[in-house]
Amino acid sequence: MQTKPTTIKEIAQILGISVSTVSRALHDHPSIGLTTRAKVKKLAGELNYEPNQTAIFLQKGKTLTIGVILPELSEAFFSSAISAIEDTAYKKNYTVLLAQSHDDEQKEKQLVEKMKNHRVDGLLVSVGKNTSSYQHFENLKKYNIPVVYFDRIPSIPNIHYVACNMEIGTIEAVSYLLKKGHRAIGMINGPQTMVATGERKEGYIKAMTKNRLKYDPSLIVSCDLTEEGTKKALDELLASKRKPTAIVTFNDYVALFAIKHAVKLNIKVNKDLEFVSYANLPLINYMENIPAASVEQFPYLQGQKATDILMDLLHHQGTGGNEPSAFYKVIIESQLVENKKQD
Amino acid sequence: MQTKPTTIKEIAQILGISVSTVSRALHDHPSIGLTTRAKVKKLAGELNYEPNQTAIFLQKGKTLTIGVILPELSEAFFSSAISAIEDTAYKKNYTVLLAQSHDDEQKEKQLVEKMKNHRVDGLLVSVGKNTSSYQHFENLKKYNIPVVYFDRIPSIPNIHYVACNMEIGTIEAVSYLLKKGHRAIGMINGPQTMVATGERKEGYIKAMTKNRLKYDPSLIVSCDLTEEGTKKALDELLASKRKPTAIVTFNDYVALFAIKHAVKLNIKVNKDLEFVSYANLPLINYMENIPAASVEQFPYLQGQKATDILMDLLHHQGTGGNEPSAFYKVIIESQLVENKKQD
DNA sequence: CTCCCAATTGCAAACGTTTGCGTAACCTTT
DNA sequence: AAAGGTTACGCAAACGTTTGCAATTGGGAG
Repeated sequence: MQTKPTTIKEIAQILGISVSTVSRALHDHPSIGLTTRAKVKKLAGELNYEPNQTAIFLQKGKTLTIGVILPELSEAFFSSAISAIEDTAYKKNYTVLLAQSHDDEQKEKQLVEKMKNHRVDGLLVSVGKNTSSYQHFENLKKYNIPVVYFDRIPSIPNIHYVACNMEIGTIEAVSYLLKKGHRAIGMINGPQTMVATGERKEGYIKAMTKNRLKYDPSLIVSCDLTEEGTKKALDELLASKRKPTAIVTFNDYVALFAIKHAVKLNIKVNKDLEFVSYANLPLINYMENIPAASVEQFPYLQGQKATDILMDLLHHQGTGGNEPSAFYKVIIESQLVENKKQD
Repeated sequence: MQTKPTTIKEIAQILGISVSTVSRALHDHPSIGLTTRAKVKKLAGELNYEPNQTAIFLQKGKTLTIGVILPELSEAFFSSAISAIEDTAYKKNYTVLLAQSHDDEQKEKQLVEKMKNHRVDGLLVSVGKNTSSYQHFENLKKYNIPVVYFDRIPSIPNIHYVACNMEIGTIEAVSYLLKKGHRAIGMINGPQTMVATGERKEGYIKAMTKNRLKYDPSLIVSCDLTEEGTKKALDELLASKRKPTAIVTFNDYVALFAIKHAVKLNIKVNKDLEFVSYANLPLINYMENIPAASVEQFPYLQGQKATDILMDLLHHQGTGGNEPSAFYKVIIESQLVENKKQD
């Protein structure tokens, strides 16, 4: 006993009026008499009428749907971001079409096509780390589908984005350690290829020079973000002439690897060797030995802002000029957050 | 210079043929001559024609979209599951419409409405923990929208679901500890209201009786899953006459809280007091003191199975009888996984 | 040369809405 | 009482596609 959904047409027929009247009545169009309006609404309620969105989509050319493409759903950072995106979109009555690229450029391209075919009104993207060309995204401009990038943004001009600048956070992190009396501060940085690696290094150097301390290049080591690489990096740092008493790590994963290794080396974490990291993980709360502080990158906030921007774009487009006068470029300054003491 | 997407109609006009011919040509309909077929395809390629899905949706009454409603996107378990769902759906050319209920029954209801209006072909649901009525889901049957529940399933008959049975896993967990020589095994269980709490308790008791050991009720304590509650629970256990040498905890969060507390009490974790837990967290790898073993609940697998079932339902419906002859009831047995030694 | 069938193609309805425009009926004003 | 203005509603096109059926053509067979 499948119930076929009620249509506006059926209501019209039963009431002996035209579909247009029904449609207008349901939308409280002023040109419809109160009596008919009431009748229509009553019957619609009784028949449990629900407008068929797909028909409306077709008619209006809008789907009230935004697409989201990101590298990996199961990563904590992105799952936070997507949570924010969904929340924010929901408030504006938009729905989220979700897809993950698994950092595969080819799949990313296909997903863009799929999103386009689904006629999403706009797109939120965090690009895969292997993506080298952004043409597939740029193409969407022709179809008037706005794209807002977040977190992992392409290095091309004329795009909307929200991202987190690691430099300030790093300066804060280093300053925090300096204030605590550390002078030999090491850094386990990421691979040279990543933008964020550069930002962190810049921050480190700026913090040092600002405090009239000289920057010792041997205190910054790269690593490939794996556990093995982290171990090596830590060993390297501990073996340097100026053995660091504190270390800034590229992210929480690296920090935890390093801490794990340090514990094994019988180093008293956060006493003999203090750690500061970047907050990728929400689970720091559950652990015994954690970095003393973390640079927060606000995944939820990033997702939220990005969605807000997209909403803005969607509601103010078509107002005359094709080219938006300006591009949103929101930089969220990362911020040092002291982790809860575990006394 | 917005490019309006090419339509089938335009192609027809340019070629001086009818839209139906174009449509059929693009679908390789046998009744279209090869020459016209080739011409159409060529032009379609040049004009970069992409079918308008919303139109197709309307026409076919199918959207190739499945809705997913779950409590909290940012939770590790669910972000794993959604990752699986997206992967699986993608392979079948389906797209995922995502929404989170935040464990709010009211919002959950609204989301169901929204999904219905978006005309999703099917729905994947993990119900909110406060949800008491499942009528909003049941209503979908009338609209021929199949629902597959996973992980958090409602206790009503005639539904499709895939869930994880905690009993077996618990038996394994307790047996594992017994095999290691423990005799006084404590359990920090969840609140009485949850189904999973019962399953765990059952498992515990079965494991004990199977090994001809008597079950000491004072060794099972409930807790509200908060850090404070966990501390109390642990204190209670440690104060009991038969002080446990091993503890099974309700989930990883609880385990980590307990471990944190134990460390503070100068208890040598996994030596004086061994822990076994349920794997909600992927981050166990990064930590120093972790449960010796965890009962894996396979979020990815659950998501995958659930999606497979839904796909099956979608492709075999409308084949005659309305009522499916049977309901999918997939139980994934939880399984004890020994955590990597950290030597 | 006529008839029939197969191979192609076109017509038009349908999916469920929205909306510009036209048109009755009614009411007011002079 | 006629003109003008509201008020309330209907008609029909449009969104882009699919698809049952009709229509056209061609060729071969009788």
